[in-house]
Amino acid sequence: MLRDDLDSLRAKRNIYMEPIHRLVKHLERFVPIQESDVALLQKHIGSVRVSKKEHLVEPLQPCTDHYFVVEGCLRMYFFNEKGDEQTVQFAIENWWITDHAAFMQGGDSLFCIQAVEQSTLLTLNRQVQEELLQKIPSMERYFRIIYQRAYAAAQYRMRVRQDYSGEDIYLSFKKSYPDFVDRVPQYMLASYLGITPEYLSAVKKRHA
Amino acid sequence: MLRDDLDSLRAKRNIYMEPIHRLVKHLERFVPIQESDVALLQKHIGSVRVSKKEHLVEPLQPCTDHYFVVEGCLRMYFFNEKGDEQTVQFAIENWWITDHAAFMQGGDSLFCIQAVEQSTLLTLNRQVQEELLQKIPSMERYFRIIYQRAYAAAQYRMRVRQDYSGEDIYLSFKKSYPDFVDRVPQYMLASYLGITPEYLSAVKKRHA
DNA sequence: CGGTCTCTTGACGGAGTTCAAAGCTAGTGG
DNA sequence: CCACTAGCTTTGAACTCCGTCAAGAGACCG
Repeated sequence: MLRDDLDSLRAKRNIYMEPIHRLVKHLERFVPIQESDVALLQKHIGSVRVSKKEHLVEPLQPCTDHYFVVEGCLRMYFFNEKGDEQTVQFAIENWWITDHAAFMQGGDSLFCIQAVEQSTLLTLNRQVQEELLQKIPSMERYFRIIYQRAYAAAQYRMRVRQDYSGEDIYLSFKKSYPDFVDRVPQYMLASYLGITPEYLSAVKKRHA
Repeated sequence: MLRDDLDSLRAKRNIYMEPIHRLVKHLERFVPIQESDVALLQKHIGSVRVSKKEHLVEPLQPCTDHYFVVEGCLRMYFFNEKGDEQTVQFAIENWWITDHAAFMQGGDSLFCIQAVEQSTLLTLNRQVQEELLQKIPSMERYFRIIYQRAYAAAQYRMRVRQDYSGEDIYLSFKKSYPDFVDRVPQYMLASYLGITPEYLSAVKKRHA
């Protein structure tokens, strides 16, 4: 009760909760967190503000960080053989994003990670993540759950991609995330759905 | 040295290593495993032999188990709107497979899981997995790593799907897994690659 | 306002699907 | 161990969804 009041008071005064506490709140949805853990997180995790279109990762450079979106929206994309951008993932509030292959193995990234909107992020570099995993058993459990869910979502997305036409994929995406379709530029959404902006335009018109 | 000799002796005599030890060997590639842990695994994990085409999971039934392939090959698939089978994943030796969404949430599965070949499996049901995760910290770490890798692979696969034509997807898959393309029926592989068996046939002919 | 992104429109083309029928192959029972 | 059959693969012709290209209309930002 008191806690809720405090939160709403903060919200009304437009005083942001410290970014790190947004993460802690999210962690607590999955695992128990000790006070001492919070201190450790606070000590090691960096917070950063990026403006729209700013890049966090460029291709052929190492991708050493794992990003947690406190506020805003990021996307991961690459340039296909024809030179067009292809979005493979979006990340909004409370999502993690990184090029996992590069992050794990320390090699160069094949992707770009870019802010779609002005965003507030937490950055967790590989050594720090490894250290936290070792020191805090709850973190190991937390990331196990996060990756399991991410993988389940990827399985589901793969299924939708195989099952439906471009038109149906858009409609089903819109049904699942009605607000999000207007939050990002059309050409990004189109490449995420696996169709061209032109065709998405035609589909939208058909279902206006 | 002694250990290796013993292994090769077993192999020569065609005495299979106990399935559970195949798992332990795999676990040890990622995390340290105690003798006491092995006993716990042995006590809780079941082993089962399935024949070709046998189903482990049917759609609209709960999917309570996580399967580890000791020997053989499984696949996960579903029936699309037209009634055709669509393969979403294969699992060969040392791979885990399950419908993660159903496994996690306890709901009904949207997929079938079926043996492509006669196979030896370990089965880990949800309660047991949860118990092992709680009791053995190494298991929490192990599955975190496994899921992270699986997710990275899914990201990569998604990228390939967006970037390349059906023809190129087949060629790149064949390059990555030259033996596997002939290990499964063509129609399964075709649906996994996202093309029709007829078109795969044409592609293969073109590159004969 | 001007310039640069972004979105729309329409004509055309091609990669891949659909359908049907004819070859193969492998598994099964006699 | 052969013969039969069901299931798998190949072939080819017609068709369609969606990509490509180019040009114009909005929309956003300095």
